Parts: sequence; C-alpha cells; structure tokens
Amino acid sequence: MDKQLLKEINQMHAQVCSGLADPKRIAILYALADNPQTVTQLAATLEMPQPTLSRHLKILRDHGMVAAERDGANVYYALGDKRIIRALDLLREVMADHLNKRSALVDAMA
Amino acid sequence: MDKQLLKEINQMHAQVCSGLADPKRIAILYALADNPQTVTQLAATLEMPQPTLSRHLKILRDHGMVAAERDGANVYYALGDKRIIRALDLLREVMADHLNKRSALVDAMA
DNA sequence: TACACCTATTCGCATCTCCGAATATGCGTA
DNA sequence: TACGCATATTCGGAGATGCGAATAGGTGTA
Repeated sequence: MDKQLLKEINQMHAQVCSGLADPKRIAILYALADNPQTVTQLAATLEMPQPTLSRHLKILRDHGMVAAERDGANVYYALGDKRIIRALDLLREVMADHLNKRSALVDAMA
Repeated sequence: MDKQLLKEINQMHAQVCSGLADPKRIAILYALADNPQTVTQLAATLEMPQPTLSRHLKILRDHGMVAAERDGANVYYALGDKRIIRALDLLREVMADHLNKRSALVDAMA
C-alpha cells in the first residue's frame, strides 16, 4: 500500500481512538448502549452538566459513534454502531488481564 | 455497581484508549502484529527516530499492549494481546462505514 | 577497562484537550 | 411576538501530550 495513504489512514484511526480516550465519553457510550436517551436524561443518569454532555456528544457524533435524532425540542442520542461497544469490551478484557498480571507480580514480590 | 468504582474503571479504560490514540502507536502495533521486531528494526520499518520509538513503546508497554524481551543488547518487542488488533480492526470498520456515509452525503448534496 | 552498538530517558517547547461559566441557538406554545 | 425549556457553542485557563535534540544506561567484545 502507498506509504503516505497508510499514514493518513493511521491518522484517522488515531482520531477515532482519541474519540474514546475520555472516561466521560466511555460512560456516555455504555449508557447509550443500554438505551437511547436525550441530553437531559443523560445529564441526570451520568450526573454531568448539560454543556459538558453536549460537547462530548458532538465529538462522538463527528466520529459516527452516536446518532442524533431530533424530536421536537428534544434530541435523542443512540449508539451509532454496536461494534464500538464490542471494541471497548475487548479493550476492557485486555486491561483486566494486564491488571491481574501486575497484581500477581506485586504479590510475588511481597 | 458502586458509582465511584465505575468511574475509576472508566478512567482506566480511557487511559487504555488514549494509548491507542496516536497514529505512530497504531503503526507500531500493526507492525508488531505482523512479526516481533527489535527497536532498530522498527525504526527502519516505520522510518521513525529511535528515541521516538522507545518513548511510544514505553507507553504501549505500560498498558500491556506490547511485550518486551531482551536478547543480549537487543530488545524484541511483540504484540502483547491479539485482542488489541481485533479491537483496532473493529474501529477501522466503523471508521470506514462512517466515511462512506459522509461521502455519500456529499455526493447527494452535489 | 575501553569501545561500539542498542535502547531508554530527560529537557524545553509547541500543541492539544478538558473543564466551568456564560452565552447563544432551536423548538413549541401561548 | 414573547416566553420557557432543551440543546449547542464560545472563552480563558490548567493540565496533558508529542516532538527533536541531547544525553544516559545497558550489553557484548576485545
């Protein structure tokens, strides 16, 4: 593959990943995986200020991770793609294994 | 689940994702998925300065994404967990679909 | 020990991201 | 139009991150 094109793809890929690189956005994605909600509902569920949510939702929207649908004055947000949750779950597994290895090491040293 | 604990898990999860949020680190992970390599080999393959690689490799190591094994003066790096590539591939699919949707929209507007 | 090679770390700087607070925009109803 | 509610955006500052350049540390060999 063309080297320059590959770099651009990796650049886009990194931007997608940085879309996930925030604890609040992860919480938002898992909350929306459970069921679609409006901004206000999310604000109540996740105990975040509404502007904070709108800002994070815009980032997620720009990456196609959530879908927004207006219904009157409300906007319902939903998970844009279930594969995102699958990817997050995979990373969670890796994380858990890594933590187990670390704590096993700490135990062995004690 | 305890609300505070959930926040801490999401915090860790976000750190794992931010480990992926760099085009060079993505290139490193895919390169190592093909076959284990030393730092110098990676520097040649990916055309990066050696200190840059060492810095990124440390970040990946700290998250358990790559494994390092010393052999004499060389250090061989390998992908720490295949699930990372699976997660990255999933995100790449989502990214590709999102781009297709966007370009279809642009076409429709033209 | 001295030297060469491989790998890791530090430093200074530019850039980015997040947040709270305030403000702006959009929508429905009277 | 005026008002209230839902959502989105902007602004300034604090903290994090990436880079190049220089340097330090680790390992094998003579």
